[in-house]
Amino acid sequence: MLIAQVIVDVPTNQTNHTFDYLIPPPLEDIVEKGMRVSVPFGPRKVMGFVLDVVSQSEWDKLKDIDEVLDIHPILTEELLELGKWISEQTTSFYIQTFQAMLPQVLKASYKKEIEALTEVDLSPAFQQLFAGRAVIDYQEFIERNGDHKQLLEEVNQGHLHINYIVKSKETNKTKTFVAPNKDLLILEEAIEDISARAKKQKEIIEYFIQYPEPIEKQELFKKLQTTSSTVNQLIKKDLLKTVEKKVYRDPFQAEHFQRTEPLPLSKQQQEALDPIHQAIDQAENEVFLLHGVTGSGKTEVYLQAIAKVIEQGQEAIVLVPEISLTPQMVQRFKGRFGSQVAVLHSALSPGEKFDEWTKIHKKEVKVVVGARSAIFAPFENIGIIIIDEEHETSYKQDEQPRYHAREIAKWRGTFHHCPIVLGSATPMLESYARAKKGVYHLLNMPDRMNNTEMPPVEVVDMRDELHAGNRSMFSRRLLEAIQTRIDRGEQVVLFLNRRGYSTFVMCRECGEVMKCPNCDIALTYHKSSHQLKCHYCDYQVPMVKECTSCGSNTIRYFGTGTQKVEESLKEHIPEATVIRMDVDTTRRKGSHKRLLEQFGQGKAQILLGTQMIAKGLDFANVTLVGVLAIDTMLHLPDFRSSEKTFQLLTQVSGRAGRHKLPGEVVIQTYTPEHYSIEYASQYNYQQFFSQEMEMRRSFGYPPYYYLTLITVTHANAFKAEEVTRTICKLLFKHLSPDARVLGPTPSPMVRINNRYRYQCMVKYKDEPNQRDIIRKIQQHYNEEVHRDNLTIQVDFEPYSFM
DNA sequence: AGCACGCCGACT
DNA sequence: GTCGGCGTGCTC
Repeated sequence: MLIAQVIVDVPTNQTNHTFDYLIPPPLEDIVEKGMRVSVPFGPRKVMGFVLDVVSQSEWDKLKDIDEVLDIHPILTEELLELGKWISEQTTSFYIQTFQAMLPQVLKASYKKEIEALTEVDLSPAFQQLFAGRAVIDYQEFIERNGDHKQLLEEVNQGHLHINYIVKSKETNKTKTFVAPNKDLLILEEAIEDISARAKKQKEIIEYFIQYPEPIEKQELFKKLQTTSSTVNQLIKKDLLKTVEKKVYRDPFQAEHFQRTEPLPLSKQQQEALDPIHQAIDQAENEVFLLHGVTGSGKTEVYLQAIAKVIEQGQEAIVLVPEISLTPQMVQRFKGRFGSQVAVLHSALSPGEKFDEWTKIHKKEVKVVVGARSAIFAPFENIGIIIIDEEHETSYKQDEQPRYHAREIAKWRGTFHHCPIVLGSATPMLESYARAKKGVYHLLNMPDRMNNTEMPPVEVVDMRDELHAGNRSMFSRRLLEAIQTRIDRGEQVVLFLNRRGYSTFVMCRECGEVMKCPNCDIALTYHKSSHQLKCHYCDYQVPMVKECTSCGSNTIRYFGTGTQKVEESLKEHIPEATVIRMDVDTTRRKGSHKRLLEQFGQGKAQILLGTQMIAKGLDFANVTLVGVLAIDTMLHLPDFRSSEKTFQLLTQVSGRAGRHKLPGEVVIQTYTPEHYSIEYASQYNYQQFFSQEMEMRRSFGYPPYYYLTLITVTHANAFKAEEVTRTICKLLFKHLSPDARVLGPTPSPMVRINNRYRYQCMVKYKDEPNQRDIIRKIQQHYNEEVHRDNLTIQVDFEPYSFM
């Protein structure tokens, strides 16, 4: 008898191991590693992943697998191995990791129903509830206030039975096709019988005699200028039939991708591509860091590397930050490789994601372009993995399992013996340091295509503006520059990293700042809805007219949000049309794309936006980029804030003057002397790198030290702090003396959603036992986590410190 | 996570 | 004496 080792869909410490199940004879040839099954677990049924099939078990009373949920394994053996590794690296539950590798719709959904085994013996109450039906939803029983005790009694007496149903949520989209239901000869005869008045019916039959293949219903209607009533007549006569056929939801259906051919490479592109091609040829597991300035033509290098991989019959994964998975980017890959490309990103509906994933699973595509989770594409013969904008923090997942796509890429690269390419204009310090040490193979592309220069950057000191009596958010220099572009019919991109109208609202009388009652954070004013919103929880209230503290009506807005800038622009330059892009205006599906298209067609002169416009945009007519207030970013409580500022400024500057027209960049700041602003304005990555490395060394941050961040949350502040203190002590005691344990410290956001947050930070060089110690600490608090709603988050190599 | 089992207080 | 409250522990 064969035995399946199964990880069940119960994310707890006590169930974080495999459970053994017998494979009943009818399923013997079906069950395979990597499949999802439904298994009895205690009194109920749950979904589980088969990790292995073995012939022996240490347990004696094994239950049978209930049902198989997949025809083919949905996780390859490689992904099963990888999943185990990630779970151990991130101290996550196995089940969480496997779920993270798959599209949402492959998660199980659970249902309970009550079945009546008898009609006559049932108590009157239940007879009434069932009302003649054999089965009712458990949910219905609850909603009608069913008596739980009576239910159990009936179950014990054998009158009722509770069914636990495990289902996969995926659905296949089908379309209705119409096809002939009879031999063509019979159809020809049938035409004679059709009434002479039924001209359309005859036409349809004649069509099918000529083209007997099934045709989609809607298409048939269009082709023959008819409707379902006519077709239905023929179906009634048994001459035609309908067939349901599975179709892929195609998110790019309406788009035509202009086929592109490989472009001739510049010298520096060729020099970057050669070693990559060589690594592909020789199946070398090498990590390349492609350091290319914005506009240096990195994408063309990727495309030609992929072309070679496809030529060799292998597959390619391309990761792109979520935010820059723009239509322009998709266009380039689809244009070169056509239907061999699957695209995975968050703007797709769950069904569309599943369909794109299915194409990969069925090996119908050779290339996947996607955000973070596309790193788990179930390919089996990977020839290259490319991570574009490798410094982007969105490659780190901010929930369990807290993996970094770069590390997963390296693991898979080792498995498949294939090269990894990390591309960026502003590599992460850690990556560049590795490249300098020779751990990564550094490839440089210092020049822009067509020898265009990076646009000159002017840094405007906003303190001077204030002294000169300019209290607006635009410096005189920037306004003048915008005006010039508008007059010349050119376009402007304005960047601001704050959405909403104002960052906070304060009473001038007493200084009270309107705060979220759950989060200890200032509320943001949204003018369009006239609401105060918390960006950390869902709290929102109508804008207050009087101070909640002193009752005065001297409420003032401080700071600047995108909405406010938009309004102010209209005052200063009324003739300009503005397109605003932030989370609020791009929430609806497709709006992101639509707004960019409008801007591309010149329907507006100014594009104003947050982070999302910093990357990947390429509009020939944009000759001015303005950065309104970079200081908020510079002063975030994050040791990477300088690096992030430098990266962002470089990124944004790259949006200007990419083509024939020369560009210009204006950065407004209150701290023009800061090195990240100074070096960004000079496009001097090397100098920034050295100075930032010096800072990291002296403060003991990556890449000199590794970090682990433990965040404890609890409804009670004292409790949260006390647990954190104990954890710090335990870590200090068990880690090596070289490790530095900092804390307990209140998190930069002490309270979110009425829960207090305290942190412990570990800085270390080498702590092989660290994960074991942390696992033990987690187990120690297991009960309290369970009982007392305590949470302990562990983040290895964190990217966010909030 | 669910669900059963079991041990204590307030009731017909 | 019983009903039902929730704390505790298990699920192959």
